[in-house]
Order: sequence, then C-alpha cells, then structure tokens
Amino acid sequence: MKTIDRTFYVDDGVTVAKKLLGKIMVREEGGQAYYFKIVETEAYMGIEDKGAHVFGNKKTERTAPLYEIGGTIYIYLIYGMYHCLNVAANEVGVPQGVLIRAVEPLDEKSLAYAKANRPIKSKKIVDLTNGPGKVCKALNIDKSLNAKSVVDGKRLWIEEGEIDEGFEIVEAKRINIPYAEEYQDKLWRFYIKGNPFVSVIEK
DNA sequence: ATTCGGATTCTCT
DNA sequence: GAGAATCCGAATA
Repeated sequence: MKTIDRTFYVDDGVTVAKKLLGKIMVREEGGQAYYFKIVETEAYMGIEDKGAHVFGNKKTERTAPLYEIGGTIYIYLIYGMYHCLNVAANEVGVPQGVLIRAVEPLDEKSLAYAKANRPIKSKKIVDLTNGPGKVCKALNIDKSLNAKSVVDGKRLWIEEGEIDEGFEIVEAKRINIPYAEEYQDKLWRFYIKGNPFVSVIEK
C-alpha cells in the first residue's frame, strides 16, 4: 500500500470527501499499525458554509488548522466529551475540511485495538466506529494529534484502498447542524452504499 | 422501534 | 455564561 500524498488533499472539500471513501486510514501507536476503511465523510466548505466552524471567516485558535494546507489534521471537542477528526482540504488560507464520520476495522488486530480503546456493552461491532465521536475514541485520537499532518507517515495517515473494489457513493444531507439554515440541505455527506458501519442511512 | 435526557468541558462572546 | 459537526442507556409502545 502507498501513503496518499499532499496533492490529494489540495482540492475542494467535497471532492476530497468523496475521494476519501474506500481509502484506508492507518493508526500507528506503540510501533503497531491498525487499519480502518473510511466509509462515511462530510465536507465543510469554508467561510460561506453556515455549518462550518469557520463561517464568516472566523479564524481562532481552535479553527486555525483548517486554514493550513490540505492534509492538516483538525481535532475538536464536541459536547464536552467527544473528539471529532477532520482533515483540512484545499490551499493555505482556504478553510475547508472533511469530517471522518465512520470507519470499518479491517482485520482482527484492528478490531481488538478499537475494542480496547472503547469498551462498550453492545455486542454489535458496528457500534464501535459508526459515528465521529466513536471513531476518535476507538482509534485513541485526541487533541494531541491536532494540527499534525496526515501525509508525514506518522501516527495517522491514509493509504489507497483495494484497486478493484467498486462501490456506489450515496450523497446525503449533513447530520445535526440545525443552525446552518440553507446549508443544512446541502448534500455534502457521503457514504458507501450498503456498508453497515455508516452512522445514518437515508430513507 | 422510537423518543428522551444527561453527561461534561472547551471555546468564544 | 452559553452552547456545541455526539453518544448511550433508559423508558415507552
């Protein structure tokens, strides 16, 4: 497998969000690597997107990583308890990004890693990683990765998926941004049709 | 199957 | 001092 390089991320957020589906996210910790397929993403399209943290060009200490070059990691805390993982898209100064909403553990070792990080009562392994807060918990991702990069081959990176995989992409409305007005209807959430790890399926 | 509320703390006004 | 790009368990039907 080959680590995806910078040029992949220097593109508009919607394009990067779609391209990330089916790719393999690799988490490295303690000299071990764990593999997860990206099955659901959301694009946040910058200063005009009312659902984005940077709406109105609100550059603050928190949102600064989104203004960096595509491939920069942006982690934030939501509802006081959960971290969410984003990858910045586009050029420096264009604060777009992609929220990683759901992943699928690709082997037993990765599954065990997720379980160890996120002990739950549910027997369904789907419940381990089918949501943005869950993904971060299961992969032991927190603010120590904020503003780091996904292209330096350390801690967290993304690789090409199976060559001939072939899947259908569903375009859907983004989740839980009621204040975003007309932007909450944008079809900027993308997921792999039929994949059981997707957090919310369209009717 | 679906609804409901509580958890918990960072960030910005 | 408010509110947040969520999750989970409990209660109801």
